[in-house]
Amino acid sequence: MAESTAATDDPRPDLAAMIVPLGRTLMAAELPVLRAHGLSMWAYVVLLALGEEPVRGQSGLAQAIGADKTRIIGVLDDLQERGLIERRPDPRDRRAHLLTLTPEGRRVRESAQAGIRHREDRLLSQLPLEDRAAFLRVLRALSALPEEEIIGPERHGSSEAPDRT
Amino acid sequence: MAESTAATDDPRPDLAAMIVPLGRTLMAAELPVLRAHGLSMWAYVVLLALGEEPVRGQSGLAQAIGADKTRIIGVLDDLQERGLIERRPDPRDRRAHLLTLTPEGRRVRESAQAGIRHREDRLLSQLPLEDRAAFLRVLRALSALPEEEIIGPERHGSSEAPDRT
DNA sequence: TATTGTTATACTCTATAACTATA
DNA sequence: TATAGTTATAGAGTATAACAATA
Repeated sequence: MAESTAATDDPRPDLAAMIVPLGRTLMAAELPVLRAHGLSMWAYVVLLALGEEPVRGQSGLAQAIGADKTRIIGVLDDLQERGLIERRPDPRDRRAHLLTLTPEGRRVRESAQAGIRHREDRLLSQLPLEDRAAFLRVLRALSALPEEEIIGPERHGSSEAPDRT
Repeated sequence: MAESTAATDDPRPDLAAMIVPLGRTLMAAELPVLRAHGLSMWAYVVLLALGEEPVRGQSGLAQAIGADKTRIIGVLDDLQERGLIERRPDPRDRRAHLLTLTPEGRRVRESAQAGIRHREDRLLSQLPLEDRAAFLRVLRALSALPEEEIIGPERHGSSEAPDRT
């Protein structure tokens, strides 16, 4: 019982075992670019999320980028102080905040993103053309999937040896 | 000045912005399987790293899996207590430890990996066949690259606005 | 009372420094 | 003295709980 699952071809490494370290390395590669723009990783993610139209509510924004709502408060404070975003109470419900990118914020975001894109393109350019296209296609597809689709159903709850953490 | 960088086709999301969350989700998908085997993420990584032949030295092992040497001590303690690995001083230099997988350890590793592989295959099976192959090919290629290759040269040291973190 | 944002607190993960034993 | 492993400590990063303002 070694080559169990039939159709699947070869003993490849686990997906996560390849993807997680790769993601870490890509983040490390981005860091110098971000620092050159005075941005933290979270600040950059916030700038990306504040696309073209304003966002209503910090909680929503936090959730959209996979952060805790308390996590991004300092980030927003800083971005606001530096004039990259505007944060004002929504006149229709003064509890919520309306978040918008300032022109300067847009400029910084685009500049940072261009730098990052440039590095990534250099990396991708080492790949065969068709592989590159397929890779990006799959990546977009998997990124677009809702989490539950990937995490999937709890097949058997907790029937097997739940010993340690 | 919108479609600046010429040859590059479309405005794709940043690689890291797709890969990092995907990695997180894949890890979350693995967790139930690992817990069913009483394994933490690090414990599983250790079992994977202790492939067929013994490993000499915990520091080397730690470095190989991208962890601090102090990070894995508790993990090894636990695995040893449960009889999944053996840890004994190297007779030729009693400071270093010889780490080997026990038969039970191998069994657990293979069972866990099979579970993980199964979930991943289910995910990959949703992709077009050629895309899937290309995706895995690229993933393996990028994973195999040395970090420096991806992080690359510090293009311009620190010439631009190094304001905040 | 419920909700948004904020602050204060605690918890988890990880790395650094100090120690023991071998060499 | 130098190195492998261990322990104790401190530092990020993150989440939880309590609070103030608005609805």
